[in-house]
Amino acid sequence: YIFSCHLQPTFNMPSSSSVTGNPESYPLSNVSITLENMELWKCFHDIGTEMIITKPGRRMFPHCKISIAGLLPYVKYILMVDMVPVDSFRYKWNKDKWEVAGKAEPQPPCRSYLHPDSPALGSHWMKQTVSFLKMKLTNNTLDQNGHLILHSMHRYNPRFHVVQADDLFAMRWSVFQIFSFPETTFTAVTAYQNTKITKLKIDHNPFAKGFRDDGTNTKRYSVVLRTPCVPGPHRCCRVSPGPYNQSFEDCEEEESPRGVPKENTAVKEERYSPWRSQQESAQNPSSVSPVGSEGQAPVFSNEQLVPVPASYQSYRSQEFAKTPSPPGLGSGSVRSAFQRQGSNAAAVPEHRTLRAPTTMALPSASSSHAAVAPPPEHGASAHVARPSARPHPLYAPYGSESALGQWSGPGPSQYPHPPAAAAARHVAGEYSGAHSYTPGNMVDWGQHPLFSFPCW
DNA sequence: TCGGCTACCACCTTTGAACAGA
DNA sequence: ATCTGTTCAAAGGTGGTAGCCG
Repeated sequence: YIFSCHLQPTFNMPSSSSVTGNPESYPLSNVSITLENMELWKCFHDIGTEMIITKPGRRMFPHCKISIAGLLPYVKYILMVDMVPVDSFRYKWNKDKWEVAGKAEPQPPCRSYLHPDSPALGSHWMKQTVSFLKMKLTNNTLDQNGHLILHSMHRYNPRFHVVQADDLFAMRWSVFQIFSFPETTFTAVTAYQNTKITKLKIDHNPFAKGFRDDGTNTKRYSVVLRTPCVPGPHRCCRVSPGPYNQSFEDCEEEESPRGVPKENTAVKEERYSPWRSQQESAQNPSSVSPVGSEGQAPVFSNEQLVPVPASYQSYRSQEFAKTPSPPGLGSGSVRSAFQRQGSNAAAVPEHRTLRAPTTMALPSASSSHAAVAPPPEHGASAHVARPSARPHPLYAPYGSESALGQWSGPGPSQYPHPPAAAAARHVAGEYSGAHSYTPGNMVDWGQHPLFSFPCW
């Protein structure tokens, strides 16, 4: 589950050294990220991961834990996570599957979770796994705690940002890369919809031990118990009381029954995926999907696909099509193993020279829940279509768009459209003049700060 | 009427301070 | 005086559920 980036300095931007004068500026190259608890994520992904969001903020489970390799030991990096809408739909849970319930709501204020260790040397990040355990999700658009704001009943995918920068300020013009894993896609909910997800959470989350059916819990558990786990070859669904680690091991053990290749198992599992029906619907002209009739073929067989999220699909399609399979992994595993969003990471031949302002106040970053405005490239998807056409995301100011528009592309791209049209729109408009950056223009910087720091 | 959201609950883990012993 | 290990209470993370709200 490792995907390595082999990159040139990524953006049409000045190198760090050219801006800061820091001699220790190197391109991010050969950086690889591993999702540590991939198997657990897969367990959830196969069913359709849901993440509870609450007003005070709720942690993710499974939580994002990665290990990084390929960093330069004595260069400082910043690690961030943000959440990208997977598509432009709102969903509802209908009996036993997710259905499209309409268009997505306008995106809430966009934030990124800054790892509390940031900035730190590459050696620090590489010496152990990097956990985003304390990252919290909320549905409170007025949240003052720096949590990531999401909409309930919408689907998101976490993205990991590796930024070479000595500090938050330098991050603005630093080289960085973005990684994401399809397995970490989830639906934000205020209450669990799929009882199978509830059961998985209870089985694997140590904080939910009290709800386990191991004879020790005194709580009502009838609803979950009445819903047997996915039958047949589905892995990782049996109750395995005990510590989280133990459960996780059990999970892995069950993943590949003796004599059954993992790949085959995965293929079978898909049958039970709640998103499977959506995928099939997407190919069916009578689909419930708003864009189902547009005939977008499913791109991947063992991933849970939403009903033809046009831009996202095309993005994934291209990404995986170009991604060589890591050795030793079956094709199915490979595809779902890793995903780097090429938009940011794609090579751009050269850096533009640019002089940075020497004085620019930054808010204090004392909070461990530091929330910063993410690179304005959310909306995900389409950016990948033509990565090389994009400027450095950090350099693309929000332009005249409202703050709430930071996650999405310009107006029309907010909602689904045929892939070709989507791609064309993004290529033609999203990163064109509307977002152009004016080097050295302090007024622009003031008007389009990289860090909105809504909560600091 | 219904689906989504919130507050509250009991149960559990985690964390860190206080303490004892080496 | 310092370090290490243990204990314990507080803090905080869970899902369940009833009731509210649009």
